[in-house]
Amino acid sequence: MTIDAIARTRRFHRAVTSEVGALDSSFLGRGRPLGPARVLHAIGNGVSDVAEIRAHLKLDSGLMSRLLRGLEDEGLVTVTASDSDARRRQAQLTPAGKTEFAAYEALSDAQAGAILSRHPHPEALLQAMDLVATALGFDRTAIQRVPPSDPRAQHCLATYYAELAERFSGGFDVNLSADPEARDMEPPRGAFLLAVLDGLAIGCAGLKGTDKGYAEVKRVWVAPSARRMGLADLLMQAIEDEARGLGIRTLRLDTNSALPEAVRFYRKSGWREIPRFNDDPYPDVFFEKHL
Amino acid sequence: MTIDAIARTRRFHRAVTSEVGALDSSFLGRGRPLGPARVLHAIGNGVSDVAEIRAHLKLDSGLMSRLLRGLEDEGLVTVTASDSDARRRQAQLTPAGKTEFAAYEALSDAQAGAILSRHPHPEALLQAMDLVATALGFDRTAIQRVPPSDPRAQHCLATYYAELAERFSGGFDVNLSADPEARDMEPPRGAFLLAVLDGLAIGCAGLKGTDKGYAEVKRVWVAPSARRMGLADLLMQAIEDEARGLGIRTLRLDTNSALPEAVRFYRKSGWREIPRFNDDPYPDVFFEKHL
DNA sequence: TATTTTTTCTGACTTTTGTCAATCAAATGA
DNA sequence: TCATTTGATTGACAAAAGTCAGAAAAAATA
Repeated sequence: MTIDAIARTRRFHRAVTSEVGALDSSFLGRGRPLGPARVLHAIGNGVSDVAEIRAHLKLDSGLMSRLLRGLEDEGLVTVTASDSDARRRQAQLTPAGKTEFAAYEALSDAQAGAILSRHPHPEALLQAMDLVATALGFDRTAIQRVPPSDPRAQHCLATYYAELAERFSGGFDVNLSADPEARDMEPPRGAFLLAVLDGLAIGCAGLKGTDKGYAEVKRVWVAPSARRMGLADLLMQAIEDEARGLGIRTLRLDTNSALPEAVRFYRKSGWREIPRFNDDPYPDVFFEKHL
Repeated sequence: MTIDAIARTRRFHRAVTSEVGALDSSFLGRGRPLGPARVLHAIGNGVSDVAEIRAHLKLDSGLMSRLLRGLEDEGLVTVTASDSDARRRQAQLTPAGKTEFAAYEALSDAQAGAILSRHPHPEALLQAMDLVATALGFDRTAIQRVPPSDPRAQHCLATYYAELAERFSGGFDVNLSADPEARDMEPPRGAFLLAVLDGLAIGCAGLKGTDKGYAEVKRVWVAPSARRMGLADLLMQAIEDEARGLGIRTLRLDTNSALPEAVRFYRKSGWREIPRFNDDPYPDVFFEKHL
């Protein structure tokens, strides 16, 4: 690693450290130390299991217990025994707790808004922040099966289509393409997979069942901030696992030579180029893979 | 500000917060609380004036005094009275302090290296980190006069030339251009200005004195991470101030239509297009401004 | 059923960080 | 020169955060 790269990384670190400190001080403004505020924040975000909060915030069990009781005394949370295991305890916000949580959320939102609004070109800043956030947390990426109607899936697809429209010289209209019926991408005929990192979908891939003796891989997309990280490999691996689970033995896909990185990716991932197998107007490169 | 933009910013914030926490924990591994470690770090970075450290770390004077004495007792720093004002005190590292400081530096470097090395495309990550760091700290940008031989100035110029070589269809060779003698860009004939943020030069501009009744503005460059922030305005304002200070009444500059954003910038900054005034092979657009 | 393990709670600490007022020495300004 | 201001130190606290061992209750296991 070059000296310059390290220095730039550390400069970045200094910059965000002072930003983090600024948010912490604004939290202090609500008259509560950071400890209880962090616990309240975790509960508000849906982490109700006390042991889970403890693991997440790396707190000693004694300290956790006291912080929780403090919040109970303030009337912000109630703690009840878990149904399945009466030793474990579940914390939830009272109405007053929800109000207080909302106030912290407003502070966070205000800070985020302030960062963005003092930048003359927020979209560039957002893209840079996405890239950094994805790089730092990439190991936590989870691949999950969702219905194609999931709003996050729809968001991925919309972004994907917009990108195709930009890269194809004649634009792209999804209605001219063979738009798969949603149920072809759901079990038992197929599947739709989402790569999710910290609540944000950073990639997707669809497996579309057909009656022609093969299934099609469709809508493979990776967010710009997550490219070159090997996410496409993860997604395709998961798609192949799904296909095997559904008893599918042959996969086909089509793509376009205007997307050379995609063509290159399939070539080196064990796909074999085959002749055109549909009359879709957009693709001009066709692949097949036997599982 | 859209909901989505706020959510992305907060996701970024969460990602870097855990990274910051990881570095703090690694600092704790040296058996010293964060307070003294931060003071040691500040002194090691050349902030020797105690009042300055105090302001920088936002510490109470009593706490600061105790932290310093703790470091003195450990034999890591010595504190002496300032020459100019015997009330103020200067802290410096002992040899043992330098060793300890180096250990902290190694931890920081290791963490920075780890972030970079687990990314398959570090340069993209670095550029994103630069953009974020510049956006967060832009207000702290300082414009300072340096000799053109300053290594930071040389670094800016090298990057500038590389960029020109990429954008000019026939490439760019600075030796074919009228390479100004260094002394033409130093007082009393001219000046060379650097925009510096957190130790990194993010832009430059040169004022080159001539004997022809005008001075030339040369080498106006803004780092990609700082573009669209209005830095060129700041630099040009500073250049004009320098020129006025040197008794210069007329400024000229040349640029190239392959740099449309530069041409646009000068047009809207009160520069008037004039006919070619030199035989430099690269420029094809010429401007003049009276102060 | 008896024993062990897990989860939380409590009491009794310590360490770290932050605050405030009093004091002292040096510098500043009238 | 003498009062005032400034920068650092000190004592006396207080709040916040972290640690640890024991106890109680529930669950898991033998």
